Amino acid sequence: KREIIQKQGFVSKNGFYVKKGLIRSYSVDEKGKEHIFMFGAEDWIIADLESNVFNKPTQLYIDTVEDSEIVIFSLDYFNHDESTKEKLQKNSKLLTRRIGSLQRRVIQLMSSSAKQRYEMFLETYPLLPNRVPQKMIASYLGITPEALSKIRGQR
Amino acid sequence: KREIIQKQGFVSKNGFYVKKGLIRSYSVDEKGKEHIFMFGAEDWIIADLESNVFNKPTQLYIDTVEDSEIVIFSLDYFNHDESTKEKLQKNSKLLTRRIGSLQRRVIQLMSSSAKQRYEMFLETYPLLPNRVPQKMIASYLGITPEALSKIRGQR
DNA sequence: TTTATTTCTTAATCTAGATTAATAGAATGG
DNA sequence: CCATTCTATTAATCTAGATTAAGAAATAAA
Repeated sequence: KREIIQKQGFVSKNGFYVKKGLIRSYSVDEKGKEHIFMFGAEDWIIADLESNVFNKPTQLYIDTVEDSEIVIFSLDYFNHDESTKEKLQKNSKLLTRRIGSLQRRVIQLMSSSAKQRYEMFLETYPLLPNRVPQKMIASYLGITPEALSKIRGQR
Repeated sequence: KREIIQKQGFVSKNGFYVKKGLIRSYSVDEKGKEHIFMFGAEDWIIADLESNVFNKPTQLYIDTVEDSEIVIFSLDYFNHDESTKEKLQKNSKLLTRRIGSLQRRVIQLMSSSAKQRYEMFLETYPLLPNRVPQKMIASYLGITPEALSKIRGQR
């Protein structure tokens, strides 16, 4: 728990498969504030693919939220030619799904109030609130813990 | 100009390659407000990949901002086995780059002020402001045209 | 257990950006 | 060309959510 496994500013060479537990990726802005980009629970993969593929320094920290078992694997895999056609195809589907969820997130951030976003979050990830402190949910939603507390009070 | 080529609510089967001109994809919320998800200028592809791959109704409208030449192509292409390994690999890179830009957009929306986002927009797309009406830039940034006008006045 | 640290809540105040409205300029169409 | 519709600006007012602060509850540590 609370172990940092990737740091902002470095080129990310690894992906993280969550075997057990819960991790998160987040950025830290110039004021030192954390903004959670995504959570990864069991059977999820978290990785900064762009950083890897295009050799850019990553914007994201990754750390564990609970005690977790994480499989760290090299991302070079998909770029090299050992990969089979089926694997590439499967990978494309995964990437596409991720694009979809990011697309929804962007549209949500632009068009919905904090309250609406919180309700959608509960629908989409009904189990996470039991495992994640409120302030992290607030951070994921892009609001302060105080604002989330107020929203929760209104129900 | 102003021709709608994809409508919210349908399953999207096509991608749109912009040969000449400028198009945009956007969602319309329950209040009838438009939120621009992305612009596509020359040599870009716009498509709702998730809608296609997973047969979900798309959230996005797509229309032309300028008179444009658009090549409409079927997205089934990548899902079928005719595709070669190189093409799949190339496609994966494209998808990865798109994930990267969406990731930056999400983090930006969560952690930056409207003014900062406007400045980053100018840096990232220095040519677009000449071709796109202000209110569309505002819509892309997630603010009102009035707010953008005020920001621009401050410089 | 007691003490310290972190998390959550409540309330008062403040502010970025929304809303409303009015005006003027630019583009479009007949 | 004039008339209409669209676009941009400015200003007044309003509001969602930020900030600040202080206390309560929960967790962790000793």
